[in-house]
Amino acid sequence: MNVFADFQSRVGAVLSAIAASGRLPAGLDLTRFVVEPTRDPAHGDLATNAAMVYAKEAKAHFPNPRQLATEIAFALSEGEGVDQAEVAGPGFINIRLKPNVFEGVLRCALTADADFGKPAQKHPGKVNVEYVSANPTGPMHVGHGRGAVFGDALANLLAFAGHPVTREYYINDAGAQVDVLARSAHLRYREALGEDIGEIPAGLYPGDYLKPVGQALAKEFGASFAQKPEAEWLAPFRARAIDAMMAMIRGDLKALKVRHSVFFSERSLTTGEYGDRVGAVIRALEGKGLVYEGRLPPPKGQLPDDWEDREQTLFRSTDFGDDVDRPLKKSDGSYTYFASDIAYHQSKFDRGYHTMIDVWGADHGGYVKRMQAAVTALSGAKAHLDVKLCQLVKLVRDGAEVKMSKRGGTFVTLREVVDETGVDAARFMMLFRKNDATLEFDLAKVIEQSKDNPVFYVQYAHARCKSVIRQALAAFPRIDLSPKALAGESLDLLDDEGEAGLMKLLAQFPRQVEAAAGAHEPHRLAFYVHDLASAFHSHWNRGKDHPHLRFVNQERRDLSGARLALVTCLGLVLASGLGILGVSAPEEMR
RNA sequence: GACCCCAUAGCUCAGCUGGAUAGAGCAGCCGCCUUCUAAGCGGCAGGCCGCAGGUUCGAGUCCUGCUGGGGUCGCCA
Repeated sequence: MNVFADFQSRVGAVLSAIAASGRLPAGLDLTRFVVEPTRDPAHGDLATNAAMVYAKEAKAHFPNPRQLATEIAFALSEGEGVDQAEVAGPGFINIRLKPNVFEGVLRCALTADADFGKPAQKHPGKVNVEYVSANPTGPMHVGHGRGAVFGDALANLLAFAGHPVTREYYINDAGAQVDVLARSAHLRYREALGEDIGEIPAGLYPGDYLKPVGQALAKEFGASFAQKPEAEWLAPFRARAIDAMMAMIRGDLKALKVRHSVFFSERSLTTGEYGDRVGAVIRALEGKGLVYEGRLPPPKGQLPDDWEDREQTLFRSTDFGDDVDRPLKKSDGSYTYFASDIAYHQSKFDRGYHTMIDVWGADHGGYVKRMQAAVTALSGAKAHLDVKLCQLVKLVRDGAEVKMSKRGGTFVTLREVVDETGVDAARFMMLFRKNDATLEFDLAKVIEQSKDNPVFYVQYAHARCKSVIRQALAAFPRIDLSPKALAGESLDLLDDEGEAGLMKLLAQFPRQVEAAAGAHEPHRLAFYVHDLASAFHSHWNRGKDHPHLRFVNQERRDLSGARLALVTCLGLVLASGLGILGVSAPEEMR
């Protein structure tokens, strides 16, 4: 039950009725106005700006917005559950609801249990969320972790909001970097065979994490490839090294509780059962007149040292708002990463996804326009790609930023950070921020188990709910505390201001889910559960000075029942919210 | 030179797709543990929302131009 959606349609119905009477134009876009919680409780429970939004269209019959607002307010005030609807300011309509509306929400929430907050009907459109897609050449770092957690939480959120969601990882196993990986592995292989390899040459991956790969290769192949030319061992070494790297990355992801349902290999685009799909997509775009042989102007300002002007195969991304056309083939005729990525997104489209979300690091910002251009082109504008860029993570230890350098040995892996902070804290902190703002990840603060730390603050609120319930069981050994039974309690006894505030906040959960899912912004849920936790802690503490406000009251079985319904619902929504974020909701904090 | 992101309290950040008097948490100051867990709560103080224009009944939010910080710019993915 979503009271905001309910009133959105009620207001819409009133507007339609006025339109039917000829005093508003037909075919109004009813998504333009909003019904939202009031900021000031004195304004009632809900407010809508509908009269102001349609002021222009209404001008002929309603010279000013307040007149339209008056008519809408009158119609709304007749509706069920409405205590009063009045016009305020320039044309707001403030609605005060009868208390039984929130009792109804609470009852619904308890009945729905873990399904509370999900929309009434599922969305038909399936969504593809691609995230992480770190190169299989080494362990993940903290920046990857942010994108991973963001994508995972976003996928959880969309699934909760009723979308069929596919969680996808694109394995970049086709470019030059995996050949470098294979050569690096070959070096470690020779090392494992007892050879002194000395310093790792520049251009190869120096990390120790390749030593076990070399040992495994030595065990499998013996010395047979030690002195052989690269052509003989490159392919098998590459395949095994990639597998080993992906196993490591999957381990890193598991440590962060990040899940994927599909791992899509870039290499399969050219070598798989469907043949050369990159070539096919280029030909398809060619057929649409979007591919040509041409020359690109050199970048202005700093010219690359090895710049040479030459003709290459280009995609007309400028037709779709990009700054310049983008190359599809390298000088040696092989495909660019962009070309592969077009084929990959073609595959998503072919698999029926018209909504695609890619989660990338900030360093890929320059690729957004061209990729969106490509998706528009290949789908004939039928598919939409939203790219969520996660800005950089600034890792702070002891008040100073940790500069990442693979060579300098100050490279901090994601796994090290997660081992230090715990999954819950790491995930929550990464989600307690907009994706497009840089994230300061202060290890000391993330680990701190105190009120400074929002993770524990929210988890404590959940644990406190459970604690109250344990107390209740001690006080009323025979009470049925299942949500469904609690829904039958006398909820009209919840007449305290703090209790009413909590119920109103709980009623916002479905709206928060809908808004966060619609905007692809999981952080909104993190802030919502934090707000909810804050309101709960606050109310709980009022029970110190005012014992009659405590949830459990031995003398009042009926009142306790109603309050336990409230606290159970709080626990339920906190658990749902934390669940979407992928953070555990503990029974107790000890 | 171009493109993308950011700029809100001393610090770290929200601000619900344009609404009413801009909000939290730290840090500072003053209070609250004989209590359903003090990992908590209440209060005080703290603001030219980077600057300048524009659109609008109404702008922290949208547009333009600046300033400052970060990211990126053919044959790396």
